Amino acid sequence: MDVKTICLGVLTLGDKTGYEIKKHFERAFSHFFVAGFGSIYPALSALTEDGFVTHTDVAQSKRPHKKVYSITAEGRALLMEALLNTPPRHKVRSEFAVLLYFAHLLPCDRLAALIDQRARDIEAMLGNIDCFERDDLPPPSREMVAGLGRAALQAQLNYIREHRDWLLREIDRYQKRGHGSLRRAASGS
Amino acid sequence: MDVKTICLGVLTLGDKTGYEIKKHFERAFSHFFVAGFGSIYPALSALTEDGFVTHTDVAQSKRPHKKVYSITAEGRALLMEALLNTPPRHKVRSEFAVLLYFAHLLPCDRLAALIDQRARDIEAMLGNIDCFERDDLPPPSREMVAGLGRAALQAQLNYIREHRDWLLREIDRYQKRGHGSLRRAASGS
DNA sequence: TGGATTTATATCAGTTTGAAATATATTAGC
DNA sequence: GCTAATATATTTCAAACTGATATAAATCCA
Repeated sequence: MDVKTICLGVLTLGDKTGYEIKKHFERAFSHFFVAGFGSIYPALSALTEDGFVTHTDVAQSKRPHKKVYSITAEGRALLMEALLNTPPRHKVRSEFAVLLYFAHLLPCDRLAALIDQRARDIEAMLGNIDCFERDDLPPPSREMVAGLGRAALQAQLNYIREHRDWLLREIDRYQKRGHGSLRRAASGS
Repeated sequence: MDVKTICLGVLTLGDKTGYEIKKHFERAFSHFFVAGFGSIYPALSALTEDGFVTHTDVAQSKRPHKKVYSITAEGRALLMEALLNTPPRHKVRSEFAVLLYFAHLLPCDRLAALIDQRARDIEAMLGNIDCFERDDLPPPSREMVAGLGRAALQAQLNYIREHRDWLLREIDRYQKRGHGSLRRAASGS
């Protein structure tokens, strides 16, 4: 599934500009799917070219001009086909986890800073998940996606809080036993 | 952080072929970072070209030839720089969550199949997380990464199990009230 | 007044994806 | 003993995505 499909999906909820689609992404499922302008705008251009969406240019007096996109019948058909055939994949790319994995190579204060930063990021996401003022659809699926996100994030936050000090202590001990850390790295092989 | 950095990190744990690096990824943190051959092999080529790793060609009698990579002192320095400067980001791209978000457009049996598939996938990952037979490093960081993964996955699995039937019932009701579903989509606007 | 944020779109080099192609060896089941 | 599947091992590449930068005006806040 690419960004095109998701743009089509969001447009079934009402006509929107590329900017509004991005905002919708952020509000509704930034914790599950990220897409930037760099993928949304080209996706909308391609969809327009193939007749899956149309747009009207709106020149606003007191704002930059904008293009309001609508999904077409062909677009709906394409969306349905994608929704019926996309396998339910789920991919994580966590540079935080990688840093944690190599924690024994890091100074303890850096490690602590990383963990605390990650905790703050999770807290921020938890605070942002779908306080949704129903646009026009209030389907239960929204609640499920929000709940699933909350569950995953809360579990990570709890785990981090419960193991932070333990990890720092253990890493410190590990490094003092002579393993890893910058010392060894700086000394060549 | 790119795949190059992570290859360097894995090579601090011992010399490895590209294939072995991929295996290590899968065992140690497939739930947190995915990288395919298509990114690992080019990364190793680029690292070789810049002197951050070296490799010896090993022609095996009963196997395809292989290249065993080692990290150099310059590579270690580059890794340290990256570990010290990479922000602890964490990104999810869940096509499952997107499908769930548009659940009201799907037939109920498709929705049930998606949920059940996702539950099986999570179970499989939980079964695979780092049953690590310590290569040579047994640092506590490994345990932390594994535990964090387990916590996140288990929370999602529980949530899915607890809400599966509720969602299917609610979506069915929602569609019968005349909203969404294929009917509406097929009828044009 | 003036800096930060919001609305709005475009662009693009660099990176990653994901699948296919290539080859051989081993294991498992029949 | 045969055959299919799996494991070892690398390469390639078009299509997609990332993340940063550029542009420009309006509004919010101090």
